[in-house]
Amino acid sequence: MEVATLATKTRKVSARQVRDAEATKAQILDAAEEEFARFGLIGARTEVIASKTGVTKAMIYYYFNSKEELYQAVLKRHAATFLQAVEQLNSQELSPEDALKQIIRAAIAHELTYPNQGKILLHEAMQNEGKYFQLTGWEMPIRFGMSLLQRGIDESIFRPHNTWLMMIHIMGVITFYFNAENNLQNIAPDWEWRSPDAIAQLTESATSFILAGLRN
Amino acid sequence: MEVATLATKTRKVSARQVRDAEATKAQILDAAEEEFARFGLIGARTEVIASKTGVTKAMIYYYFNSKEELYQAVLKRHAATFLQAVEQLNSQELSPEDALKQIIRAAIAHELTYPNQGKILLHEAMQNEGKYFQLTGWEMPIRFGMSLLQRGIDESIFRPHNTWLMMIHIMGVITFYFNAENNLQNIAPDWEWRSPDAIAQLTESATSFILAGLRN
DNA sequence: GTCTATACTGCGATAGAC
DNA sequence: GTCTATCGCAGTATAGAC
Repeated sequence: MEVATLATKTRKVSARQVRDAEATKAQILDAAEEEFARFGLIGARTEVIASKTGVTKAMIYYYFNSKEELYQAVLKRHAATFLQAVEQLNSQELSPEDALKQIIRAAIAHELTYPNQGKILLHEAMQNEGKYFQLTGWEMPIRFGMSLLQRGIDESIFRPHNTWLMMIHIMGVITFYFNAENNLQNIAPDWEWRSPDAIAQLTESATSFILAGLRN
Repeated sequence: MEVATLATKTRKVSARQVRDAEATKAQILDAAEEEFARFGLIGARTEVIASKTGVTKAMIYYYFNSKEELYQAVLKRHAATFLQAVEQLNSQELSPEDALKQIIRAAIAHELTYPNQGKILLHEAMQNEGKYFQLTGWEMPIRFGMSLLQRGIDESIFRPHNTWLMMIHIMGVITFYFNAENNLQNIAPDWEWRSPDAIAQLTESATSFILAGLRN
């Protein structure tokens, strides 16, 4: 079939949207990410994902075979991005303190760029028992953070501590703000959670709190 | 009807379990708490709640009218307990540092006694947009914590900071350990999350981290 | 590659017997 | 107060036309 004929045919079928396959796949993943972030694997509805996307439910099954495989694809999606950001810092030979500051900044930036990933991860823990956690690519950055803490202890910059628990504390400080937002806005209705000013204050507050908690 | 006759009848109807109404209600609430903690309002299944309870689905509607009202009842259930624990501390005229130490201990104890409440709260934030947050009774303890931080600042025991953000940091430190457990056990399979030893280490680690992060 | 139509199951909620 | 039976809709997934 000639190209011209195909293009004509594409236009003719008005009700049927013919599109780039990769674009459709990405759209489904975008919508799925939002839906899984809110409801988790079990609570999410394929119908809602489809209607947000603009294509039909059948497309989800055409590209991803099942709701569960779609979920896995979403978990894998940005697996490498945060690790890359962290690894770039590693190559800069920063002091443990400065490296940690940069990691906190990068983690908050990551939450803002991918506001769904953290919530999906929590749903994965709470409702899916962490079954697919490994797909998310978070193990390496966490290990990296622990080794950074250890280096700080060895250099007597950080006081001695259990790096495993400390890493959990630090992750809690950074993520709770974003995950509990909808509850806490009931208490502080005027706080603008995502405004640049609020984020700047959060970054400053979290950084000074964490570093003060670590220093020798 | 005489008591004896009633008792006999109770035993005779073998397939039909005749029980104390309050006990049945409490059983439903127990099962519902677990189910909502795992799946949230939308993901939870009344069928599962019923089968865990040992009574039938119809009982849920008899006592609670709807899934949503059952959910609200669960949210309200232990609303006052943590506040009471905190208020007891208030009456002891402790220093801000000691009071905070005791609150951290109380919060961790609360997580262990009611392991579902924290997760329900997070689901409430993430999937229900905090619609029923007020029912949980957490506003007062949070406000109390903030005033304690302010007192510490005024007495120059704590360094100056935004008490709202600091309170969020502290809650993050305490809750993340429990909420992310199922993900993190993939990284540290040998860590025994709920063992007395692990909880003791968590308490010590969180306390020293938080206080070091606050001190002037 | 995308759509419509539909099979089939799960689930919230109710009616009515005991 | 508890059960059985069932209604009606919502949800996952598939078949088949285009």
